[in-house]
Amino acid sequence: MPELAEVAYYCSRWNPGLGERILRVHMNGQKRCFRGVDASQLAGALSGNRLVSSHTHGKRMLFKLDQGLWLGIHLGMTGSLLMRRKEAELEKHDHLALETRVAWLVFNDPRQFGRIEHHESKGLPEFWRNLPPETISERFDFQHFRRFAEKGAKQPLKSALLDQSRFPGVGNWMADEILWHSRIRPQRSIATLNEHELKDLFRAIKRVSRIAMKRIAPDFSDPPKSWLFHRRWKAGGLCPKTGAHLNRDSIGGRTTCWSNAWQR
DNA sequence: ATGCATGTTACATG
DNA sequence: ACATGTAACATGCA
Repeated sequence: MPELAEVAYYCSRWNPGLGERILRVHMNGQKRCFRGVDASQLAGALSGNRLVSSHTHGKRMLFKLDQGLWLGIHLGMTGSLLMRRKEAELEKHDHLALETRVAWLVFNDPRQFGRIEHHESKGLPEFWRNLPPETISERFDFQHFRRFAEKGAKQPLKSALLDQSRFPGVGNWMADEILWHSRIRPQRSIATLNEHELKDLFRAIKRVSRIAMKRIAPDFSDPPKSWLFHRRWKAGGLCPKTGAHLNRDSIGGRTTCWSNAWQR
């Protein structure tokens, strides 16, 4: 599930643990989520450490601890962060759980496409400072967008929007939503857009990102009723604007939903 | 049982 | 070198 605003929501689920010491670490280091990290080393670094703050960027999360330790988390397709009462039993897919005074801070991920990272650095890790601007950031302005859009100008817009190096945080439903708001079909490419359409696309990226953050990030509320979001999941949905049946196809290997009559 | 899934990446192909 | 397409990952659900 997790895209931009959902990631921000899950990140905030660990807020009650900020400032707390980690009393115990439960870690299932054999799981795929730990690929590339030395799990026992990470567990050692976490034990007795203190959670200081949390950050998100697109679909990525970064937790700052004391002694220059940084815990990176990507939720993949089915990951989530949650808290469990201290006396609660941990569950099957709780691959990482940090016990604090107040609760267990849990990373749960059935499909294990998510990822845990271990970084050590005095200040913000280098890679984090070099990430491209988020769509909600002021730095992501029309000039930046136009320049960035030129990379992969011939690929379908649907695929272009899913490129995390250009549109961090945009995932499958957000890309469909953005194109529906832009009234542009997902098969089109940047190269075919006129100046007017390019502006429409830019505005839709900003608008969908901003409203998603406002509605979803604080408490996982639904996006506005008028959005494609509510109709796109299963075949047979109707376009909120035209009332006509929505179209579905696989574009760039991802299920894509659009409205032929509404989008050109 | 079969097919599909809100993500990423390695590999194959043109 | 580049761009695009597909398989793979591991599990649950309709």
